[in-house]
Amino acid sequence: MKYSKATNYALHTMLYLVSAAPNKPIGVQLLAERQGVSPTYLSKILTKLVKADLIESASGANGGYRLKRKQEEISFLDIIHAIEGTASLFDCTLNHSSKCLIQQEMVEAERQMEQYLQNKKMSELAGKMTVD
Amino acid sequence: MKYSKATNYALHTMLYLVSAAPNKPIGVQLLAERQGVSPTYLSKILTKLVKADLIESASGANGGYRLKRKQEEISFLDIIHAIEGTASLFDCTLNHSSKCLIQQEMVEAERQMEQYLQNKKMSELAGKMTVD
DNA sequence: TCAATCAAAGACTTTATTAATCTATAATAG
DNA sequence: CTATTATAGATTAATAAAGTCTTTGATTGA
Repeated sequence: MKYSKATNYALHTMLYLVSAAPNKPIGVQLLAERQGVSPTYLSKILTKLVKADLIESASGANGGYRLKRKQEEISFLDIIHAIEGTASLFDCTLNHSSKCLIQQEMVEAERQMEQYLQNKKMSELAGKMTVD
Repeated sequence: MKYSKATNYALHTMLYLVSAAPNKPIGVQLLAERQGVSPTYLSKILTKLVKADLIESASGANGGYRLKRKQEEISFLDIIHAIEGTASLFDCTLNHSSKCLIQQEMVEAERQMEQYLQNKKMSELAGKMTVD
């Protein structure tokens, strides 16, 4: 079990947008270059962030992406959910008689992790930033 | 990102072994049947649990698997690590100048989940069990 | 209006991982 | 010695992740 690379790209892009000037949009070209990934691929990832209402996009010359919410209103979990989806990490596919005890514990464990990620906002990292 | 089915089979098998008589080994045949999975496949999974010292195996007639440790000394995390490995869920593959802040937070979040799973012992579930 | 610029979308390919099977080998009880 | 049971390795099949290519649509500015 691993987080996808797409999640890594999304998190880094968001962190970059947070640290950038908030008014001028930044093109995928530049964002992709910084991370060593192809623009078309990153573009697909960013579209998910747009649909999740974390960033907004502008077409045409001088277009690009910029934050849609305030730094302190964007959590790690928001970004991760936008990319990975919100389904539970664990599904018991067996058909038991009763509700699966194992499933219940696994879900609760996951909740612990998500709680941490939800409390971790972009604003918190922005301060600690150096170059990237 | 999903836990593998193998992890589900491993957890259920362990829970069954916990609830079974501790002295007579149980064959993979029976264990596999209960979960609707092929014996050879389950066997591979159980071999990992053997190598992790959670259960022990006996070949030959009347052989099979049984717990190697006490219920209260086997955690969810032990089982999960045996199957999924112990590598971090998140790897930042970008080559930054500095240590990756994102990585640090992701690792900490994971630690929250693992802490819960480590404290959750087989003995705790054994009491709540009904049929499976 | 036209050309340049940029995002969105869909089809497609490649690669990696997970899930599962098959077959052969080794150990052990009776 | 034979039936039973675990272990190991090779192999295949299925699914998911990663990435490319090409077309379409929106927007700006000359």
